[in-house]
Amino acid sequence: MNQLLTKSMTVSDLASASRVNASAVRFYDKHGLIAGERTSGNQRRFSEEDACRIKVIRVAQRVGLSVSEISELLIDLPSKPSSAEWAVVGAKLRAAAQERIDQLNHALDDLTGPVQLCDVSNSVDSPEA
Amino acid sequence: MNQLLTKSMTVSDLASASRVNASAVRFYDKHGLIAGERTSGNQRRFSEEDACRIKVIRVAQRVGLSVSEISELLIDLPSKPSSAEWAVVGAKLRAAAQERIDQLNHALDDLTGPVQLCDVSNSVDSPEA
DNA sequence: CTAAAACTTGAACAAAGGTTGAAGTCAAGT
DNA sequence: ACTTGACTTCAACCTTTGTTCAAGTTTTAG
Repeated sequence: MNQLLTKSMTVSDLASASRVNASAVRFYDKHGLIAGERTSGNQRRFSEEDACRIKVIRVAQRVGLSVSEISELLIDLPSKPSSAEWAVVGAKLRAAAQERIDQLNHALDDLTGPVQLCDVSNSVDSPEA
Repeated sequence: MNQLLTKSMTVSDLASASRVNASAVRFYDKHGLIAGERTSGNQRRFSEEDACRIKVIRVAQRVGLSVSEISELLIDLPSKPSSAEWAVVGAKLRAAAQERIDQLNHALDDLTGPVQLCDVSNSVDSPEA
């Protein structure tokens, strides 16, 4: 069996591999964003899949998604996802990012566009009458 | 004198004009993001300029800037800014937005690009030996 | 002038996304 | 088997960006 696919990493293994704090790993686990298993002694164990999920989580956060939105993004992702299944997640993230970008550009256009919404200076009534 | 340029709006005037809560206006004032004056009785008074500042603040927040970053964005803006001075702020905001967008696209490319960083499935060692 | 409405400050609370610490349990080396 | 380091949960705390509330002051309309 592929060692990378077995749930053999501890919380701190995954944390250092993903360069996040162990407490963040527990936080993501508590919110169901990663797919850890438990040993008979109740300790968490993770695989590379969970490292990938954390990569997705970090990007999704930069896109501006909340934990519950990321949860919805990942809810359809099964254990041991195929390439195609990861690609679906990637596409959804790209779409979400593009939506944010479009909103942002729209807001910027409102601010600095043809109408000059923020220009209030010396033009509304005649200067010094 | 142009009525729009005098500091004659109260906190709630500005709040309703900007469609934010009065507490948000006080918050922005406390952090120096808007340029209110005080009456002899210590009450705040604002002009249209402050409504413009609040527009900038809201867009900047969507770009992802924190209050202290927005503070730096606005620190060079004088009282009664000219068109050109507003345009500088607009340009800085656009640049900040573009930077975020570029970072985001870079992160997305890392995630879903040619290398398929999140594809770990069935390909690292031979399937079932 | 007075009463009501709106203003002032400060402190407490909220939600998100964690971090830190305490007390106790598990796992790994010898 | 025992020790030590890493793990567990839970609760308290942190930062950001506000909101809400209480007690007291200012403004404004009559």
